[in-house]
Amino acid sequence: MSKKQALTEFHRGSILAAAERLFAEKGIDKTTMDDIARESEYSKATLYVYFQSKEEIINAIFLSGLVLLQRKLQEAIDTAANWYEAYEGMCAAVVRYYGERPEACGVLVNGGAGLQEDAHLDQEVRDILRVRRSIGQLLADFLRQGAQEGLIRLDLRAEELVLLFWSALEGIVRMASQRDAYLGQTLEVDRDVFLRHGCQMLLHAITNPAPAEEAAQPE
Amino acid sequence: MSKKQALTEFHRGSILAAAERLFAEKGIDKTTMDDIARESEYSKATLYVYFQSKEEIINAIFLSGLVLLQRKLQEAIDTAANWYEAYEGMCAAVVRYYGERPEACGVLVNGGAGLQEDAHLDQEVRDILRVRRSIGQLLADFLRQGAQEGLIRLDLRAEELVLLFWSALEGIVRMASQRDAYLGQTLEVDRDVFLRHGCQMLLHAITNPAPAEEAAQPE
Amino acid sequence: MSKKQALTEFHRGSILAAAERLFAEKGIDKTTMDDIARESEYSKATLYVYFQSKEEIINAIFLSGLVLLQRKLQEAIDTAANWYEAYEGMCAAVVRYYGERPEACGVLVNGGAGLQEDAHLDQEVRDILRVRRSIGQLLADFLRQGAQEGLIRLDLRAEELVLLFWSALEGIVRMASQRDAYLGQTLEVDRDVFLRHGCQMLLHAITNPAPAEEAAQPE
Amino acid sequence: MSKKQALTEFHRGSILAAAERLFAEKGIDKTTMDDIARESEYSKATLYVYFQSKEEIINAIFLSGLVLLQRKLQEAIDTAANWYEAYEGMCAAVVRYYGERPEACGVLVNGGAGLQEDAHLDQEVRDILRVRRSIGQLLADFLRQGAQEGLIRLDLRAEELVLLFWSALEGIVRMASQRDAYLGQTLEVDRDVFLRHGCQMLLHAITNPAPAEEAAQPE
DNA sequence: TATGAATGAGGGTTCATTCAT
DNA sequence: CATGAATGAACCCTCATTCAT
Repeated sequence: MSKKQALTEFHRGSILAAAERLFAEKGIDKTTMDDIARESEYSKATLYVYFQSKEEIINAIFLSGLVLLQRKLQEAIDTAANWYEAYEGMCAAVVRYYGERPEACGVLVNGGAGLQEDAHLDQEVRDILRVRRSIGQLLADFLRQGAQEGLIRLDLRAEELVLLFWSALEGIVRMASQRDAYLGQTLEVDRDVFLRHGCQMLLHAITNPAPAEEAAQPE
Repeated sequence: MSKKQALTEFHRGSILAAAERLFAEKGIDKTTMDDIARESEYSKATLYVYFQSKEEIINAIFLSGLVLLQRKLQEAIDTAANWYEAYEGMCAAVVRYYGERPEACGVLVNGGAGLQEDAHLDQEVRDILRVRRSIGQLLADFLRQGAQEGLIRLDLRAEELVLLFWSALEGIVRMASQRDAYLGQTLEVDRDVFLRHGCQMLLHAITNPAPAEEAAQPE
Repeated sequence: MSKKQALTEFHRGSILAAAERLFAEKGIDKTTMDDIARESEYSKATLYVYFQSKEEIINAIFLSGLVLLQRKLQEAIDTAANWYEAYEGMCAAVVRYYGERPEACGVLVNGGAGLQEDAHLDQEVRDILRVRRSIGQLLADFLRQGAQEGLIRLDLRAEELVLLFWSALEGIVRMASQRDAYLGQTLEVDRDVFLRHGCQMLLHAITNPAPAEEAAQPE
Repeated sequence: MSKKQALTEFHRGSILAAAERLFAEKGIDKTTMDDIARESEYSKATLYVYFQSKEEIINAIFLSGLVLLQRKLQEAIDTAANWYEAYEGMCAAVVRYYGERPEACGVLVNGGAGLQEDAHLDQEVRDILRVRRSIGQLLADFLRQGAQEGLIRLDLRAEELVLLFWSALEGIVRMASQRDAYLGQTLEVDRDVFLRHGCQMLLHAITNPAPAEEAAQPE
């Protein structure tokens, strides 16, 4: 019984992985169910055995990605020695996350493919929204913590700052994904370096310009 | 001859205006050529007299938008009394620009609908890239100017910082567009206020934390 | 302008004619849009230029058929010398009508493909229902006329009797259509003769068994 | 061996019962094999152990229904005190039969889903046809009996009259099923009353208008 | 025997694009 | 030049049926 569930989960996973690859490569809209079927090496009809619709596949990807991201963020916080280290870790998590899932850019921003249309959002969408809220909380708490330690200038409500910070970071990561070539050729900057610079820049955006402690800042 | 060209330009403009309205309203992908024909009050076939494809319409809109944005940015620089004022003006221009063209989000980032696919980019795409480069130059110069005045911390190459700054700003504006409802209801923050906060935050990200001059900062 | 309309009407007619042929041959459900496209010698996409959906094609056929039937019934009444002759003419009209449109069997019965589902019936469906009501009125008046002349035994409300009579007749015609072979081979009765017998039988079902006037009955 | 057969029969029965429920509820075409599997609590594949195809299920239902109907009709004849009572009983049986199996409407008319297409009808279809013939015989005999008693006007061959009568009745029952709402709301007639009226009307259609004996007619 | 799993073959519908006039 | 008309190519989704276990 558990074996069956495991198998089902395996197939769902294979399909999602294939879809994710294609979404990353060609974008969600331009990826067809036929594409996913071909890439996952199932028949198109089989896709519909494991998912009710393309929408469900999209949402499942968003959801699992979000859950993973949440875990990574929590881990970064838990394992870090201090606030700055945690900040670094979290940024790294986000960067890696979006690097692998460029199509997910915007989930935090628009809430799972603009689903607000339907008054009665289905369970999956509700889950997405819930996890997103949860991540927002996590980040807000993190910022408050930084503020308490006197590191962060919190002249706005933490929730608002989270949104600002997050969207800015997302913008940067998106740029890094989409203009990889430009970065390398024209700017002669490695993608990873570019992103590290971005995280540093955003750190400046929120840190208290406390002259003395500046030295403590990593790198 | 010149008259004919003018007429052609007029028709192209009408079509682009209609398309722009629709793109802003429903998004690019969900806007059909039928929609554009109806809105522009031309026949669908006529659209193909003035544009070779839907793609060309999209690119033309991106291009004209970019040109307009460039002008606005230049104006902001030219009319501002000092660097900070120029910064404010430029941010306002960007915000207004994206507010009216939510679909344009990403042009600066991905270069006209991800056209890198084709090895032989057509003229229009080349134009887009050129203007984009030009805007990048404008901003880089602006940052260098700020650095010379001692206002900006320029620990990266100006071109790279431009990219970082710009993508962050774009991310914020995008967020503001797409989660308007959330901002209002949950965060109780007006869109415009949110964006002003964003611009301020990004200003902190790049300014030199020069204690004495902080007072000179607007607002 | 009128020419254009005429042409449109022509194409719609061609498509409807093709659809009608196929519906009669294979039934509505088993007729695909591809079939209709092939039979009408238009491309499948062209079908959607002239009709919004398969449903609209079905309804258009029902509606035009019903309108035609109504006209034929009215003609039968208008041109008949007396009630019995009118009865004969009307039966003949119905028989011919269903003979050519076996798929229409049941329109009067179930109201255009069971459309009651949608609360907001569209114009076409409303038209169907209106014409159907109108035909019902026509028949009810006809029965009342027969009753006034002392020919018809009207021990029920005319409207109810209409429904009974009509559905019985429809049943008979349907049978005649579907078991053509059986009629000919086993029963050795021609379809037309069978139907004439049916109409006579139903006439007995509603006529007053007035002994004296029986002779006046046709045939 | 016999035990195994009994078991097989049991399973077939369960499946047929489930299918019948669904056919009555949603119609044959809109009932999927998945539906039947769910309702019968077998797996979909098991359905194919007991039936070769959906078609076979449909035919089995038609056949069993027809057999049942035959028995009911025979009972009505056997238990009735006189011809009129038998007529009443038979009508009631038919009405009840179709009321519970709206999907069966037409079996007698079109012979098991229009199977004449295949030159080599399979056993099941042959059975259906046989029972149908048998029922036809039953009814023809019944009519002849009525004629002998001087009640029925038999100016046609009994077999033809059976077909006429039967198809008319079927048409009425079908109407009653499909326009239940209309009957109640517009006509303010109960379904059962409507059907009783229908049976009476059809009785007039075939009875001899013998003035004196009219009083003997039930109700 | 019983079934979970898989699928081929369509179903209706959409849309960017072409072409004769 | 402007357009009405037509369409090929997809798109998402469904379902009766098969097959390995």
